[in-house]
Amino acid sequence: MPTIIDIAKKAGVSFKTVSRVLNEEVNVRPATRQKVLDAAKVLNYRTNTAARNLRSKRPKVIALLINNPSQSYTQSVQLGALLGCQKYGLFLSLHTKYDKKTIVSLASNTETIGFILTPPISDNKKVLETLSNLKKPFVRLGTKHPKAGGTRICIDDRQASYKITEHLINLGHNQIGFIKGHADYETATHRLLGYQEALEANGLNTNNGLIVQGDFSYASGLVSTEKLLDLNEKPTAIFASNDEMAAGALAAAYKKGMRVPDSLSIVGFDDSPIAMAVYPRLTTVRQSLSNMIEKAVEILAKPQTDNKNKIIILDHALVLRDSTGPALDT
Amino acid sequence: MPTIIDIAKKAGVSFKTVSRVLNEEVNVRPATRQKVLDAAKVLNYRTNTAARNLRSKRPKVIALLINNPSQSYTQSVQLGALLGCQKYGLFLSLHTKYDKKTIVSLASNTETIGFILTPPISDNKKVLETLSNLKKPFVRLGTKHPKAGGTRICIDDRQASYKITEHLINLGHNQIGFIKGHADYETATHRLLGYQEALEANGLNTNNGLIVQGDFSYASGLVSTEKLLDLNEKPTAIFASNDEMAAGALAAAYKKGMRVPDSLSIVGFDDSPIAMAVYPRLTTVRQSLSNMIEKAVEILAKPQTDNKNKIIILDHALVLRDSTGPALDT
DNA sequence: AGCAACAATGACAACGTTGTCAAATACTCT
DNA sequence: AGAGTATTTGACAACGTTGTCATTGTTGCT
Repeated sequence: MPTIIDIAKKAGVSFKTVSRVLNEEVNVRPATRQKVLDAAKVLNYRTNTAARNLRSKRPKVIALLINNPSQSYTQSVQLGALLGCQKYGLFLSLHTKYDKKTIVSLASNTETIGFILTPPISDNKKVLETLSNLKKPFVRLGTKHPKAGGTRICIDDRQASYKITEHLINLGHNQIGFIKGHADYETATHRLLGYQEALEANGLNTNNGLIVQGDFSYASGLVSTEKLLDLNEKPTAIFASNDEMAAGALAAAYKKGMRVPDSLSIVGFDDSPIAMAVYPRLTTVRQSLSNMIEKAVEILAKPQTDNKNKIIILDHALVLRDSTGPALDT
Repeated sequence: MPTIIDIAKKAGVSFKTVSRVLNEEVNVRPATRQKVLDAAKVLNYRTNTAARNLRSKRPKVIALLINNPSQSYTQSVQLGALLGCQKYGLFLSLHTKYDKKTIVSLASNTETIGFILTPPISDNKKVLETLSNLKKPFVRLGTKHPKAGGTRICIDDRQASYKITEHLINLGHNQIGFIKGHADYETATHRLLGYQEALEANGLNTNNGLIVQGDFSYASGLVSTEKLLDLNEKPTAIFASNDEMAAGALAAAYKKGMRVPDSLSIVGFDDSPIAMAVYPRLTTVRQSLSNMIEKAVEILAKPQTDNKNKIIILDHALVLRDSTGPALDT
């Protein structure tokens, strides 16, 4: 493994200068910087995090605030966070309580780099207020709203929602039910908007009585779908705002003796592990929660990149599986 | 944060001796060891993994072999592994391929400490053979079979299975269906045995035609349950060998218009995230996969504790939720 | 008691990086 | 051009631990 000393020799500078370049410190001449960067690239240098952590006085702990009823969500997030921490040699401190006292004590700990907020905490007024007064940076996940600042990371929920709705329309569905997510989540709103826009763009009625309120839980997906299937003009497809509700929708369909996707198409959102555990496997939108969190960790790990009040929009992808099919001719 | 130098001062020895004690090296007088240990305890010492990793020439990578169709299983395992690695300052190398070439190349890497094998790889003859010839230690999860050696970590599947079956019997069920797991998994066998023993112990017929073959997937849980519910003497309760199949069973019950737990009780196994995502939430057996893996990491991280060919049986717990209820009087 | 052999302990360097401070160089202004 | 200041670079210590090797202490034997 090459060290900064090896790079220094190759670049013809002192190893301290190499350190400066790699840490993106100011006051390095561009030409020098380039020489060092080139040498590092050639030698395929990778920072020795052990040495860095030993010597550096920088804080090393990332506080993750998470309070989501879905265990699988929590797991994915934690996994991504740990992956990121491993990469940068940091430590993770997981918190499900987010009262003022907890947050203040975390922020006043000199070891704490900053916070990562997951939905619905990302939009929690009180938490944002508290954090704004403290001096630590924070990253908010799954929200676009500028509000109290902090870097935001999300996907384009609206566009994703538009695309998956369009997929259903292209299959011939024109009665598409929609199960809303919990109102505390900003994503819930954007997903609804994308759905409505897709309907409008295709000349379908958005005021169709096919929109029902869920709360992101399996149970709410189940009862919401029952409501939808009891309508006179019942939908031939259902768009649930997340995979858990889609799984609930699946159960409701079975209960009525309907086959999926033969007599009812169902789509979810998130591509959580549930989407693959269920039969038939769900057509859904993939958003890599892990990537989102890894990015969040990266932002906190490299504070020099000034991401304050910035918004980062990550990719998503339509995942076509077995829960959607062509609409029946009626 | 206290260092080994602080401990050394307090214990009246050199800091090198402290290092020796903490690393459980030989040739330290018991009295000296005790003095050091006491001082460490008083000062609440915690190893600085950065310093250790920097100086130490020991390998730091743990190879995790996993090939499980269930994404939620994979996630739990990976999470536990990362938690363990964070604790001991190690790195995780995750592999889903386990051909001879991969294993040999991992084992010949001097950075590799050893392997963790998850079911069904834990009982894969070829892999075990390959590993036995290499010099690296390995830990096998979810199996009791001594076979080619290596430390085994598991829970008492048989006893857990016995207990949850008994729970159903105590609720008045005497027609209890059983959905077997995939035959490659050793746990599948033990869970069946526990079920059968509980029936026998309570004077119920084990040769009842209520045992069907599943493969741990949601789909297999669904079709297996359909088979069971089509029998003349249909069961009033179903024991699925894991939570995913139990979720499938739930769907099958809905399909027939049966209410759970009113007209059918269902239990699963594992307490995976799915158990809480589903409605009604599953009565199941909790085995902490994360703990299991953390333990495995610990064993590899501290090679001095001689766990070779040992078997470690971890706790489990019955989790009573909403998918089980009293049997109907008939 | 005296000596060898071995067990137990200690002194000190080294790991690869960042922090501190001093030195060298470049830039600005008269 | 020369002084004064700002920018850029370098020398060297330090972080807390483990590795190497030397030193001291203990035991068993004649």
